[in-house]
Amino acid sequence: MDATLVRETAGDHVDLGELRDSLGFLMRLAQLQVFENYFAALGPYDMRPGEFSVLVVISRNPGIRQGVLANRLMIKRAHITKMVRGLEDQGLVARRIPDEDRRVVELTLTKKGNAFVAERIDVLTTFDRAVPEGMTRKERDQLVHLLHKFLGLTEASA
Amino acid sequence: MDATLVRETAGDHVDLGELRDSLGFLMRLAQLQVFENYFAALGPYDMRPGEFSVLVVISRNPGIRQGVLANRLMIKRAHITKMVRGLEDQGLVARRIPDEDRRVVELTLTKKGNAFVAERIDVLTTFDRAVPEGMTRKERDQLVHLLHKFLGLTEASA
DNA sequence: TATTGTTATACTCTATAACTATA
DNA sequence: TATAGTTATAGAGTATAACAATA
Repeated sequence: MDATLVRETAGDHVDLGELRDSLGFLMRLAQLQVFENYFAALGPYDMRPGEFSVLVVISRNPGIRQGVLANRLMIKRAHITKMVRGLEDQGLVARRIPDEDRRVVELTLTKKGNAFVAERIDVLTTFDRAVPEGMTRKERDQLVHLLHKFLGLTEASA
Repeated sequence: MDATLVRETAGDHVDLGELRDSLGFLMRLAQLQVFENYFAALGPYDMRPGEFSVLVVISRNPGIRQGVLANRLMIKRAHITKMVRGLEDQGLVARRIPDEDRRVVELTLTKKGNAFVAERIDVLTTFDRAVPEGMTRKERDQLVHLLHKFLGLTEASA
């Protein structure tokens, strides 16, 4: 228990005060934490979280409208346009303007896009199912459950 | 149940697939949600979440070293420098370089900084204690508890 | 040599508003 | 008139690396 050890454990007690009970503050920290882990584990796979989530949702909802996608992912319209254009440039996503309503854009994955997601989805789910250090599996599942409630997501079908 | 209503409820069912169980994804959405609420409620009070959290932690830990503060808030050193300089320019924070170790910077709130925090802390805690729509108070507290665990925060004294 | 903070640079993300085309 | 998407612009946030001062 020498000075070096004390320093390395970064054992400086910091009183967070009112922030300890702030959902917003805690979620911000938690997200930074989980993203740090994410990049450490998945960085080499060339999947940025935002873009990859777009690809996953399109793969699960072929033909989804760009605006619906943006709403669900809480991405602004101006931003989703740039993301989708970028993914289109990479040959991962196809845009289609239907005759019924020529204002909207319907999105699907290309063959290449499907392959891209298929190659990486297992790595992601393995990462996501890992139980965070210091938590039990039950607590981890409970956390997911409460986040669903917080977000107003209906529970999964069985 | 006409077309207008359906559209307004944005009831487009989107299958989130593997993302439903992704802590990272859920936390990202949750944080966007809570920040949206935050700005809606506290925007007029001139408190950006990042800067205000810095002020609160300094107020609770007078003389805290800049690096310790950055670690606890998961802010990069280069970034905390800019933030603290900005807060100093606003007259809210004072920097002090102690003789014992002239590499470090110790932070305190100025009189103005203390007043700034004191004027706003009640609005923040009121906001933070609100129970999110669709959740019970117990669930909200449980969520906070699980986030503490996830972040490795020791439980509050009593 | 290692640590703390600073500076400079660039890149990502996001916000806003004006614009188009379609309905 | 309202909606979906686009474009342009600016700003905030963040990452990186090189640097100076101090230990």
